[in-house]
Amino acid sequence: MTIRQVSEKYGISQDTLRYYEKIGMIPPVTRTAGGIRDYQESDLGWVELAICLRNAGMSVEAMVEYVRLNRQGDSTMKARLELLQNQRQAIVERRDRIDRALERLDYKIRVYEDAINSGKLSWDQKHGDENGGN
Amino acid sequence: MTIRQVSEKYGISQDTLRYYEKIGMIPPVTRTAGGIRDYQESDLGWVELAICLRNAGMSVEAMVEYVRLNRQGDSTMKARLELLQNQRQAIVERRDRIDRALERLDYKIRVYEDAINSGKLSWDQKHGDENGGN
DNA sequence: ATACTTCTTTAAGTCCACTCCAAGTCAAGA
DNA sequence: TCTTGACTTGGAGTGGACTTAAAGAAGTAT
Repeated sequence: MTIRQVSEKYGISQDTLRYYEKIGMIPPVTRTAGGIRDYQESDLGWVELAICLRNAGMSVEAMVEYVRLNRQGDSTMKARLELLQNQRQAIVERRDRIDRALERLDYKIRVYEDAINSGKLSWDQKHGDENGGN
Repeated sequence: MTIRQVSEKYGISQDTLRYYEKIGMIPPVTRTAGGIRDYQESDLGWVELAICLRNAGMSVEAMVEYVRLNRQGDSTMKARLELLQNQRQAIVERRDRIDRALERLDYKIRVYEDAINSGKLSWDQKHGDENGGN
């Protein structure tokens, strides 16, 4: 698979794919005799993993470290497990913060809907901010 | 409440608090006669809102727009509701991506744990811990 | 063979969200 | 009065993650 096809498949630019490889966020991609990238299934797996974890907010740095450990073989397995567990925790915390923001947002949205539906907005003046009245 | 106290209360730097105000992410903060910031409850409400929504990944730009609309009064209520609804959707999508990444991460973590527990490759770090499992 | 497209590389540029700095003001204490 | 320390401002600097540019080699179509 060419870089163009991979780019289209995952909706990520060719530049970004090359960049991910350059910085070691994915291992070196298989090349043709002429030196052109020819992504194999295993290469695609790494690309997918990178996109998935970046989407969740995992840092490039952590991905690079994971790939580095991975290429050093079985002896780094425990370190890799720990890395993944740490990242997992960070991601769960991020999701919790999102959930709290959603609660707040939903409350505000309800207040706005009520205000608009009930025709009038005597609401603006009096409500303090402690319940999200902004 | 001084900027220092607010900074400590929310774990956010004084610079960031001033920055948020400067770019309009929160409305102008109440000042003393001498021009020093003296955060009132309503100011704190805005700060909290800003932190909460930034935590969820909402852009500074969207917050600025919301604050701008808010200061224009009741006539912008519908626009504000729409803004919040759009942001809500974006945040829900972000959470969904996080959930997908978590699934993937959990799977990988299980695989590592199994590999390590089954004693397959623990030359490096010794585990006394062998269950015959799988 | 010629023209066109797609690929390669390194390096510089961009965008966002802060973060830090320099220079100055203000209020209280020795 | 002088010093200390917290505050003010505008503007420059930083870090992360891309993104674009420049220059050239290789594959494809006519």
